[in-house]
Amino acid sequence: MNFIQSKTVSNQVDELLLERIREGIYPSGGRMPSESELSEEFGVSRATVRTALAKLAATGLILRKQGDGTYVNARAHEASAHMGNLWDLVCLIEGNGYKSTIRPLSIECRPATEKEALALALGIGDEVISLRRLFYADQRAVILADNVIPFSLLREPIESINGELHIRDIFQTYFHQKIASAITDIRSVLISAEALEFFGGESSRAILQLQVTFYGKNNLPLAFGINDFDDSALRLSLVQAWS
Amino acid sequence: MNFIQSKTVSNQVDELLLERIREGIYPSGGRMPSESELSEEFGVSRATVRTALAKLAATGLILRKQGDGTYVNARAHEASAHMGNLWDLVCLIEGNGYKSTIRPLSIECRPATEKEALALALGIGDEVISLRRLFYADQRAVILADNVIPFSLLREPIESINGELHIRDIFQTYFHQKIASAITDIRSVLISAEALEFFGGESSRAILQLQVTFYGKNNLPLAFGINDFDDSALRLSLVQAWS
DNA sequence: AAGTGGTCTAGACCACGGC
DNA sequence: CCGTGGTCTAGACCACTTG
Repeated sequence: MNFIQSKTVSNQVDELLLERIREGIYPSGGRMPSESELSEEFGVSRATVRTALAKLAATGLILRKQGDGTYVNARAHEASAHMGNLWDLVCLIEGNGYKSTIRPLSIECRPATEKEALALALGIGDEVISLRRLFYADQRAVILADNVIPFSLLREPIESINGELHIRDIFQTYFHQKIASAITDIRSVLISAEALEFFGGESSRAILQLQVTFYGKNNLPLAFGINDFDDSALRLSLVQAWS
Repeated sequence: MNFIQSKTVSNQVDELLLERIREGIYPSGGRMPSESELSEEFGVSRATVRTALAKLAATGLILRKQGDGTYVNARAHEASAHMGNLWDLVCLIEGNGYKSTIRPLSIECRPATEKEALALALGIGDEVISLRRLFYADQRAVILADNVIPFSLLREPIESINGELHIRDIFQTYFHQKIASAITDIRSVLISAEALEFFGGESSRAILQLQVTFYGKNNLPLAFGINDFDDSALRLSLVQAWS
């Protein structure tokens, strides 16, 4: 559930349209009202309607055809992730239709490895906070996440960190930082012994590994994460639509 | 090289800004002129400048900060794929800084497998065109692509198909269809014997597999592709930026 | 020809950040 | 406080698709 109240007019229009699509008032594959009709119905300018429609089109939920109309994309529900949500593990799990829960495995302070130091622009041996967590889809373990953050950024006592929080909230609450951008590398690896313990299944199989680097507003690296992703349990799929 | 002449004003502004960023006139990490300044310089409305900037922001090339300014993202070059380019193998290769070439392996007509029939909404045994191709990054084979298209969609003689073309152009030229949307599934698999022959390297390793389904404007499936992607040779990485 | 989305303008006010 | 980007309006014309 998302309890965030959207304040902008276009966001409200956006959510209303989304609701109508989900409820089937605008049926899947069918044509939606024109921009003029919507702007008249909602009492906003056509430009405002357009920004709302642009958001929906960007996620692939609707298809827009010049000279024809706007259609509800019947295929959109088939995708688990929208563009740019790759870093957001909670979204990935919920996009597959599961309920996500996070189990913290360990939160500790240790020297950075060479790879971590490189990604975080630290010296080798500088202290980092390692946050190891396991993500569940319903009751099944699907992602083993290891996020590493420079200790120097910490603004609250390390003992106070709640490992069940969303990474975005962890940064805001304990580091007083906002994530400005992220780069995700997708790789294929053989399952590690540790991941196998959690995920179960065949002992010599390939799984996905999402290597995410988060950057703050000054373009400084905030965190580096290695996330083992059991793609036999969870689909990683993306939609893309053209105008 | 891209020789497409952009006709819209915002596209021209967009390209001009892109050029200035690449040439270092707007230095990496530095602040760009404000929207008002740009709109005055180019003699266009601020709204037009904004749509151009929005395009750049969507690719993560620039970062926009309310109350502060617009900055050139120093990290953008680190990503190989921009949002939604996952289906475009040529872009992926060139995003890694290589020159891409396509070698057709075979173009043939055969009955659909069960999996293909399901993806393409065909009956089992319906005829499909199988287009097998090998993508090179510089001189190294990196992607083994197998695209399957319903034979009934073909509008030109099968012998005339040029397997070296971009998939978008193949659809336009021989099938008279435009791709409206695509869904890409990313999976991790053990390398197949055939892919190993082309890619070389360790015999028992994991590689990425991109399963792409293309849809036309009527939301009907146009093609289904299985692309084996050697992620030891080519990075698959995505940027995401927030406002 | 009529209607659609795509682009563009010239204004306006608001929310936020830095000074 | 001022300048920034974020949002919004009420028009206008164009390009495209369909009947």
